[in-house]
Amino acid sequence: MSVRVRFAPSPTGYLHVGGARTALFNWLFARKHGGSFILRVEDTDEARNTDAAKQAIFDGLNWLGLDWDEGPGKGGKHAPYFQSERWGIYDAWFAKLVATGRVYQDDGAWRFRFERKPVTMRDLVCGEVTIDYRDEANTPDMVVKRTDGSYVFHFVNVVDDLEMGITHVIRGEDHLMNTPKHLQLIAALGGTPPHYAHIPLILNPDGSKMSKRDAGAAVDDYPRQGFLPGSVVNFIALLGWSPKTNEEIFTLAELVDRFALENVNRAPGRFDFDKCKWVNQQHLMLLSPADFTLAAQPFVAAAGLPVPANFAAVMAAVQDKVRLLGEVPPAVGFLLLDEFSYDGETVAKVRGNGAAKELLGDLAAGFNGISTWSADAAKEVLSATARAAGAKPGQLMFPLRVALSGRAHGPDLGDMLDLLGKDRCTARVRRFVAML
RNA sequence: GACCCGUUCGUCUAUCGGUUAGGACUCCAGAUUUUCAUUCUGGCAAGAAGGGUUCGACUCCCUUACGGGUCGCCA
Repeated sequence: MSVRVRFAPSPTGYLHVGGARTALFNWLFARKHGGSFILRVEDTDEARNTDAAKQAIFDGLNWLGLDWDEGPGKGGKHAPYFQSERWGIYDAWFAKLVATGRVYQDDGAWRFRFERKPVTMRDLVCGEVTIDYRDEANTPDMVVKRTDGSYVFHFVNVVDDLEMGITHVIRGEDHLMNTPKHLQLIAALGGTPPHYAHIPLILNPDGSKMSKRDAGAAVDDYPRQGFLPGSVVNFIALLGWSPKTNEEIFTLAELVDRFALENVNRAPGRFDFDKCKWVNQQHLMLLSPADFTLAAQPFVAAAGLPVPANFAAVMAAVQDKVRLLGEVPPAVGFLLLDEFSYDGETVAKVRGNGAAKELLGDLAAGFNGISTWSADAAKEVLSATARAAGAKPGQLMFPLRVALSGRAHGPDLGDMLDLLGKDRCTARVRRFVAML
């Protein structure tokens, strides 16, 4: 019997990292076992559902690379995959439930009568958990059909899992206490329950519950900032799951290979944005120069910067220095345009070096005299200029960096010299000298 | 409040009774880069508390504390 798992989001907002990780674990489990990953949209709450939210879910999953085998846009033998289109199915199952005598009317709504006994479940992550249903105050009979005739989550969720032949339900821990309810419903309906695995929730850095507004919460924010989908998948996989080795950087395919529900942790994890960015940097460095250039180009264009002939060389100069693609434009702006801003604090630092102005003046003259420009030739001139004034070459390098880029941090000085060329370097040093 | 799950460096984690408790992020230091960053090396930093069980406990059990979850005609 092959594995069938599902991701069943409710389209009431943007795709959340917690939801994305639930989807990821389901997807990994399906791929690992050669099973099917089903996307089912639980849009029964018409008042709160929006088309934009549905689209955000599809976009988010697509961006992350989590393709579904059955679901919206894909079809499948259990279509439709929107709960709002499955009323007939629910009516039929509800009739079945009524026939068992386990539901009764209450204020126009229908409640399911729980069996008053301890209910034990075997969770693939949490182990054996028993909830005592003799405590009626804690487990009141649940409404399955509302006064307005619509069905509540518990009922449609269970019916669809049964209908769609779901074998493993992998979901957030917030559903753990719902599971005995679902088990009782399934038993009443004469169905076979799936296996359950409840994964721990993702919290904010301060331990509070992560909401949509918190940094890192919305999946659609990641592409905007310049994360690679593989980085995000890698990072959220590590939040709550461990390969049990010291390795941390994985491709999607490697995650499929390593993933196992037994290695999912039970304690909730906190979201560490710094580490997420570090993971992205690792993935960025693994990209071929051509792929990095391709990935970075939209960010450069969006920043209004030109894309010159030596663009690939410019990208190569910063590939291993950025953590996000969004950091690329500010890092290369001075290489693509002659007009750029100078960082005040950094310029002040150069001014503090009394000899810098004169040395840079000499350097500009030296640059101008170079017949065949190259980074090495420019560095030789720099060394000679410094020594002639009784200074060390190193003392001139930082001022030169600032003269060329306006900032303290950036690519290797040699790369800058190469990329900018003789005329630009000379002109920029002269312009900077005038500023001092 | 009741019920459920959980608790190893600040954070993510390894450890399935015997380890100097390992790795990573962050931070700090040194080295390299004739420059800043990158990189490399090193360092700081942990078993919530108290009881048991055991020759021996981070690991098993109990209690307490703390954190999270659930108790809807939301999903």
